[in-house]
Amino acid sequence: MEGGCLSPEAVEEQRLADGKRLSRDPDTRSVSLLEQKRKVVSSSIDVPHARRSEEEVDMDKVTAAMVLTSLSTSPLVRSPPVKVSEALSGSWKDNGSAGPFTPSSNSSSGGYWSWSAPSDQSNPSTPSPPLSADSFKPFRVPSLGGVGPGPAGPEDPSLDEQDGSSLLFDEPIPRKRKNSMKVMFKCLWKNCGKVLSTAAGIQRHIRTIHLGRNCDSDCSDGEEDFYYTEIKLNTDSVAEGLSSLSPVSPSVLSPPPPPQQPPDTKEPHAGGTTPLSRSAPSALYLIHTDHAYQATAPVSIPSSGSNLAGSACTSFTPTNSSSFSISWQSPPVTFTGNTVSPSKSQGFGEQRSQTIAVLSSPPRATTALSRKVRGEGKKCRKVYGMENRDMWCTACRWKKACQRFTD
DNA sequence: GGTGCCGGGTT
DNA sequence: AACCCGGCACC
Repeated sequence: MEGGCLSPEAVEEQRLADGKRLSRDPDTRSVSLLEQKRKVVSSSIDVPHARRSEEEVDMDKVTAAMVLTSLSTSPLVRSPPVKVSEALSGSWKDNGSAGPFTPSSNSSSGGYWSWSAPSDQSNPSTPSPPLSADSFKPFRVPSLGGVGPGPAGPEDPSLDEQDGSSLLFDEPIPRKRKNSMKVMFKCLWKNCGKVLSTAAGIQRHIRTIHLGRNCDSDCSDGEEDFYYTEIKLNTDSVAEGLSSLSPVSPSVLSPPPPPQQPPDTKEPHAGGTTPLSRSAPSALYLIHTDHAYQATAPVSIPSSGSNLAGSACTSFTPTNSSSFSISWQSPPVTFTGNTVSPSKSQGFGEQRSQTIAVLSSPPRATTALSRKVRGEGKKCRKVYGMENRDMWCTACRWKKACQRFTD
């Protein structure tokens, strides 16, 4: 109880003490190592530099070398960046870190965490991180190609969605970009998918191979531009993922290639088949917003959901939506119910109620009608006569509508 | 007046 | 639910 009451102060003191201790004991190898790693990993955490000596500088070099070495040799190279960004954005839930960790413990263990943790949930073969990375990757390309506000948005939401704050929105991206970003150019021609490292190269490829033009780039009318897209590669893993998913990215970006639509629908499937129920949906969600944005000019999903649904409904029915893409399906379904009443949705509501009325009215009419127009055919009474009343159907016996000779 | 059956009551 | 019946609309 006491601890609980005093916790704020106590914790504060503890932290301070810890911090001092850390800074005070540069001799403790492990600690300083961790510190170094932390530096490597993140610059956001302030580390006391009070005693920066030559020794320490050397340490820097050594640890840096170590880190670099392990980075270059370890196959896990890919994971750390992702992990780190995630860690920074505060979404550690994937790691299953049950407890609230103090900054110190986090930072100290963090260095190793990212190395050991990946094996459990995010080993290279496991779709989780790569997938999410992939899933927003394609979107960013299109968004870069066309729509303005998009670029940052689509990429993060998976992360963003996890911690539910838009503050971290921008954080990871720059970091990722900082990390080895390589721009490649991918041919979008059907069944081609050639990837070249230079725009000129890809243009030439398209011009000669697909467009059948032998002339130089001089006579190019720029048509090639439509047939390739720019893809940015971060690491091997991403590159791999991209190469497999790349058909997707063109879908949004460039109109010409026929495969445009299929890949689009494909992707959600890919996401859906993934064992990860968590990251995949988020990716889908991204898709939705993205598409929504492109299709109409919505405001924000929650509030404008009705709007969106309304417009969507006016333009096509839910069943039709499936033909467009999955992304459309859920919004209408989700929101139509809650619709509050923008003009359009109101109209829709009216329509709906009308149809309902129409549906419900017929019965009345028929009943009224049936009441008036009594069945013409002979009933039990007439058929069997009063004498054989026991042969009547029960309904007739009870003076109810005959069940045996229905009209 | 005969017939079909709804609405309502009784068991 | 099963059974009964008053009463109405229709033929």
